[in-house]
Amino acid sequence: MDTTRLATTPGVLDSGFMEPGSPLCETFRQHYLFAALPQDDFDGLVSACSSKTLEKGEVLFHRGDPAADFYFVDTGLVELNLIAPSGEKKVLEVVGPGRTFAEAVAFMRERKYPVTAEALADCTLCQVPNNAYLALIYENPDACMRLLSDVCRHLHARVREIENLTVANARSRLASYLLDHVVDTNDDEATVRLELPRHVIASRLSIAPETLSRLLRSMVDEGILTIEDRVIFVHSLARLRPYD
Amino acid sequence: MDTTRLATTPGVLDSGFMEPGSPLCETFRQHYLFAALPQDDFDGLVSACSSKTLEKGEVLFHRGDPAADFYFVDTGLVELNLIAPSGEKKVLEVVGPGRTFAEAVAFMRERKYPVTAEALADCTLCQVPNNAYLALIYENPDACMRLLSDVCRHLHARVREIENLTVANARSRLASYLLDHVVDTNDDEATVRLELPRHVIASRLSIAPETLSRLLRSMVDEGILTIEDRVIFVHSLARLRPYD
DNA sequence: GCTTCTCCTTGACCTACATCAAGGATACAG
DNA sequence: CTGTATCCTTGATGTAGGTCAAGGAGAAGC
Repeated sequence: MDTTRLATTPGVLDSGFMEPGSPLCETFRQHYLFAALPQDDFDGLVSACSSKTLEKGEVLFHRGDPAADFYFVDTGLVELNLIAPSGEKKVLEVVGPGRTFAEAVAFMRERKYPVTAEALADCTLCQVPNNAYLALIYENPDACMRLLSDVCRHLHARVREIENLTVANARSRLASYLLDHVVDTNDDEATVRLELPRHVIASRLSIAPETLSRLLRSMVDEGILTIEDRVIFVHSLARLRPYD
Repeated sequence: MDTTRLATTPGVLDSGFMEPGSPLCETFRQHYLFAALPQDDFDGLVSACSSKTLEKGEVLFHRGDPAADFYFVDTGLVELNLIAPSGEKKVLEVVGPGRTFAEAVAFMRERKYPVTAEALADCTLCQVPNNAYLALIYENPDACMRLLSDVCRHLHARVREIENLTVANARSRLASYLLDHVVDTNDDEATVRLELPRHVIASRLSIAPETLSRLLRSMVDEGILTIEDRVIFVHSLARLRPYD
């Protein structure tokens, strides 16, 4: 499974996949949650980490599983979702390269993942043991503040999501989503790239895929945008925004 | 406004409302967020706090206001809500005596309240300056861990709320709410007290008041429960739970 | 006693969105 | 070239829950 281990330098155990100076180690180092750590502590943490690869469709952990680690995404996409007893699935968030997920779980009384994590594409992840990180945080007020700020950011994002679900309708949610994924803009026009399959976006927005399709269609009919596969050209941000 | 100030002992300035040994001071001391603080730090914090009273219907802060303080509820009820441009209101949470609110705001990059706080009844609050608390947290790993855990608890609650809104329907949400507010239970029966006006509960559940009324009615018709004003007798938890 | 609140219920109606079912379109395997 | 995936669109139809409008019941004020 862990073919990268073959590159391990002698004497370095689990962290062979993340040799000092490697690109992975650099992006890891610069992540918000680790940037405030002294070099020694960081090195210690790295040696406690291990690599993890996932194939598309593979589940990393299920909701309710005991949570001993959190993760940093090197490559690929990980979907965090909720699955109802009825089988319905709601995509909470999709996490891409350079970001971490499940870091907040370490601090809950019940150390269980509250969501399921599933690979949307082949992934390489860095697995960080909660306890190793927690020990550093305990000694490191600056890093601790950053973690607090990180968790609060998540919290705020969830509040905004609740707001979207309750006071906005499907069309507004789609408009917000499009505005959040603008890759290029000038004046009243913009280009949006949909990085995810439609059905994932639909679930993210809590609508049926059919509804997503119809909403996009109606926006095209109204001349607000044109669609070319996964790229959307917004012709009038002004007419898209009101729904936001 | 601040009549309690009259009781201030000479030499103690803002914290006169919370004299050492007073019941308020005791409950405050025992709160999750403060229990881990050394006595000196706690005393310092108390002297930085001030009291605040609100009349029913009064707004403490609006969403978007700059946030310099968080609050501890001594008496009364505070509603945290989101208000849409359209005027629609969604009640996120109702906070009662012995609990704090807005403590997570101190750690967001934009130090603005993400919600509006409104008194549902006459209230007495203790206002805690973010900076004073933050300084203590910085020196106090144990207290910091508690704050982290507190914020993560909030985060988890919001995730569960999103789940309720997306994978559950109105009836399930009501069932969960009732099960969460059981005051007394034996075997398959239970008593539930609705502490809030119906329209507040409806908003909390993201349904129209009319729908709440109809759902309760249909549960009565099905023999699952009987209603006497604000007290609900559940005759069959077994038949209520499936919706949960 | 009436008036006027507020709070809740009930009925009639409506609509946003889901569900069900049936095709395209594109890509890959054989 | 043909089968069979996956992914998306489109149409027909259904329904949960919202909206509008009209009371009823209790509390508070005059």
